[in-house]
Amino acid sequence: MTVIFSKKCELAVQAVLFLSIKEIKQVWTAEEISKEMMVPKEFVSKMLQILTDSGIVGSKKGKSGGFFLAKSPADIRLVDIVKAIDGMEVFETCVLGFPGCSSDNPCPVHDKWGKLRDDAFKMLSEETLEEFKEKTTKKIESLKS
Amino acid sequence: MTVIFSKKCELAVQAVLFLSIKEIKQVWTAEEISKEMMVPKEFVSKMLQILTDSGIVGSKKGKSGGFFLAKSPADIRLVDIVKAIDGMEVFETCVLGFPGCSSDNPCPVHDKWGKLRDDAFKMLSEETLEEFKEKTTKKIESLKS
DNA sequence: ATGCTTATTGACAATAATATGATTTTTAAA
DNA sequence: TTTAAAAATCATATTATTGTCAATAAGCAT
Repeated sequence: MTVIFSKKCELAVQAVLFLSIKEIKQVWTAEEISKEMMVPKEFVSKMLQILTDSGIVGSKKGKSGGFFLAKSPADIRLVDIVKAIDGMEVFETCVLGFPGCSSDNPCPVHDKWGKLRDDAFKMLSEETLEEFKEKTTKKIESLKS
Repeated sequence: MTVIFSKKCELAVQAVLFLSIKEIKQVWTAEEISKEMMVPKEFVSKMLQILTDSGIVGSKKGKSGGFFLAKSPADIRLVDIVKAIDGMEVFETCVLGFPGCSSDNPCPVHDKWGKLRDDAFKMLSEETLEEFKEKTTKKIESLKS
């Protein structure tokens, strides 16, 4: 089961976090990223291509090409990645799956879930990747062992 | 994309909420429930069978048979249904998909997500279906129009 | 007892999500 | 200018989820 975000989104977040702790504009190939994140190369490049289209990541074709962050980590928030890969649906749909859930016609947990959803949105949009750098470095370091 | 819970779980919750606002021990066939919830009959009976195994719902075969709540609504919490259908994984896994996420080896949002996850768990376990009755009735009424 | 109605069970089809592979295009370096 | 490396694109395979069907077993009413 997916935990809120799709596997695609999870991988995209991981790959961007990887890029965020490297020198800006330095390029990394899909293969290098795939090795460090331990996911298939093709999956990495597919996700990074989507993020390239949405301007978060940049790419350079040909020899000595690769992917790099198109913006400073201080200008990227996790929610940008979620938006690009999964869209905002997760923040809009009824958690119990009822049709037409709204404050006029709420499901039994509508109000409480609304608050949680807002908190989740905040979590993903308040901090930038810059502020995550230290934690990100530690986490990605730990993947190697 | 699944919004936290699987479709199976969503439907199971809806079906149990349906039963919770009816007279206790009164039986409803899978077909009746499926019509009111606007989902396929077979899907309803499959989910209710799982819930029968876990003791939340009771069933009666044969003519004038059907499904009914096996306990009082005051003894059922949404989390019981989630547990029976999807399991508790959603409350245990890293939201960003990192392996081995823990307080010793946290992902960048581990602490914040942990709090949110606890709140979600509380939301599903603090109140019983008894306390939802009024809201449930309104919501299910609204599905007919 | 008989037949109808219902849950139960297991198989299976359809769809969506995930993962992989092959080909093409672009680019830089030799 | 040739070659190799890399993204980009298109196609395919695999897996998981969701939804449907058919056969069976059980129980009620007549």
